[in-house]
Amino acid sequence: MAIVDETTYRQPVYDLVSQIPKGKVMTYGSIAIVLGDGYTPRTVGYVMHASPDGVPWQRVINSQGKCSTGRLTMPVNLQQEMLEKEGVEFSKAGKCDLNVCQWWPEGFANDEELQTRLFSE
DNA sequence: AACTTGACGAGGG
DNA sequence: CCCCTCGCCAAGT
Repeated sequence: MAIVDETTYRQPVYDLVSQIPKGKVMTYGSIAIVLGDGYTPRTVGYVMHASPDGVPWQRVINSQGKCSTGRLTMPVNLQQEMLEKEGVEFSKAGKCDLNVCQWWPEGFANDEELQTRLFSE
């Protein structure tokens, strides 16, 4: 039988991140928007730092289009390098164009009006 | 149970 | 472009 433990909160995050296609990325804030209800960029980040194997954590970056993982166990360059291998282009400043590489699940769009609507519901 | 921390985000200087 | 402040909420101490 399935062991439903305290990972209930984190599972939806890993599930969503696992759906991000190769060569695309999402921001912590976007994930919080999609999951809604109790999720914030802060907590999404907290969940991601403990992501298990199999989750493409490198496809999650901050809203500035930069990698923020340098603070813990790995050099920040590694994440960017992994994304570049997948086809994501970064500027010299280490930023990628979110208008090009950001991905949204079905039912969502990379559209300001939709995001505004989500917030106001 | 209270306090602190943190793969964040927006706004201001 | 860099730095700081505040809001956010789960987890760790």
